[in-house]
Amino acid sequence: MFMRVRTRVAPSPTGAPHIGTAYIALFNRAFAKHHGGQFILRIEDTDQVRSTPESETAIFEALRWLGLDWDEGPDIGGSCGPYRQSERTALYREHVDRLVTSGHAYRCFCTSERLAALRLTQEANQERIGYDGHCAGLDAGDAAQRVAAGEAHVIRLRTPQEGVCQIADRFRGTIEIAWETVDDQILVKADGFPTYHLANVVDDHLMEITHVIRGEEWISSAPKHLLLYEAFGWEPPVLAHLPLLRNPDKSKLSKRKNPTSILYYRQAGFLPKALINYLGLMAYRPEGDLEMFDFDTMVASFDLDRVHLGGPIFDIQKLRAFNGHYIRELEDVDLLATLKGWLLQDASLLELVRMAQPRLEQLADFVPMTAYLFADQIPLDPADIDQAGKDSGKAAAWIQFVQWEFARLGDWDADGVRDCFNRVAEREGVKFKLLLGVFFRVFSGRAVALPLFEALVWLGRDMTLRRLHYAQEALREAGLGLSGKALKRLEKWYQERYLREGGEDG
RNA sequence: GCGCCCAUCGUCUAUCGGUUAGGACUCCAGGUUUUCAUCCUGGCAAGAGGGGUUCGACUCCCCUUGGGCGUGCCA
Repeated sequence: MFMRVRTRVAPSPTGAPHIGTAYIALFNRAFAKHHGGQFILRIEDTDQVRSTPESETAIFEALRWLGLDWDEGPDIGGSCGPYRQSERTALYREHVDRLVTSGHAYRCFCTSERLAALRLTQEANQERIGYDGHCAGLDAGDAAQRVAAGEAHVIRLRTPQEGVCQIADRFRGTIEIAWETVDDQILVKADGFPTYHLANVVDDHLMEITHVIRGEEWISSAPKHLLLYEAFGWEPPVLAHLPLLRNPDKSKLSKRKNPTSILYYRQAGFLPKALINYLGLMAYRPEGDLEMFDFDTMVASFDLDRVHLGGPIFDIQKLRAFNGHYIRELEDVDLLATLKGWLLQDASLLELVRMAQPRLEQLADFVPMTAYLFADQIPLDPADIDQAGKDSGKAAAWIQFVQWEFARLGDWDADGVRDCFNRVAEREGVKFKLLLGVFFRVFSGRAVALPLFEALVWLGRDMTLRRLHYAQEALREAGLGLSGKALKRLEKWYQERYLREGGEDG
């Protein structure tokens, strides 16, 4: 019988939409489309603490911008909905109950303190880190009673003590992992929400996903997933683990070392076509060793056998070259339209006009006055930035604090931005004006510019964070930056001074 | 530490036992262009090391080395 191909991408809505999500989505969509199947978007918001609706919206926006549209998803529905895991909790509850009844899972009452202590001794004795099965042998009746009494607990997967799990990886063939190295994974957290492992398996089955193409970071938890399929009596999908995108230093792509937000790439003026083309070159080469291609071309000959397993380094330099190629390929009128759709649209220009108007003496002042807001990287004078902080080294530290503050700021608006600066000024005991002096230079390259908070709101969080990063880089290159040691110290300081005494600032 | 994955120019990759190991980005040189950019031409640059298997290994196997990921009530 012909099986309809269904793939999915399942990002969690925490933070900015990640370039790695686009990479995984691209391969899943290309594979599904090649086989005339469906590509599904599922939001994995089972982490109640970190998931935000803003982030979810940003994911929609980012993937749509790239043209990676989905056939079924939270915003457009579909026959296997809902597509947001937080709306499927009853489903998970129901399924995990079956597991507890059948003995494939058990309730665990261990406190996080006990778990922490356990880990400590395991580390000290150089033993394998993992749950010791303390609650695995609990009598089911007793456990039910404790639950009824309201005792906090989680539900764990009961993994085999011996034997070997064979994972059929589409790219690597059979991978063998000994069961003794697989932990009794938590399936349901104390808050009643499922963990990724449970929700993922239940959803992939219920949504009739046939091929799970995901990052290779998941290989080691594949045994747990396979065990779940078996426990439910379901046939597992085909598993295909793509190599991870890397930083230039070969580590897993991270925002500390690279811009990872898709929205950054949009604002920095990359074209979706270029980004898709470049991403399609990561770990992959289409038929005929083709280098420049669009999504449809990729789909036409898409073949998982052409995936290369070495972890590709995401090289912005090459992306830029590709982007330049696509810009040149545009008709002039189309480029103009693209430019207008980018940041030269009335709505965004109007905001700049409002900021500039009180400061304008000639119309000719407008473009020079606002130019720095359209750039990605602007020329910076690290010595000037450092001096603006009065004591050398202060500027770099303040920038770091502001980076952390911005990263955890909720709504990106002028008040929120101001509060961040206020907090830093207060905690560091520095005059607000002096502190801002540093940041005018960081963002505009000058001591005087448009009103800072409004300008940053206009710039957007991703670009703002990027600018902060550029400033740190410039300072470091000039020998005025933070050493690794200093950074560690600041981190501790930040945790103590900023995170622990929340709420006392207005 | 333990488990797993990976390994061709600096980077992305082609090669599916026999090639002068090819292309792209970067860099360098030359040409076109009032400058610059574009564009064109050329150049630098690679099979981690050691064992096997084979008439023959970048290609298959093993070991070593290197890198990565995992080891969360995160995904």
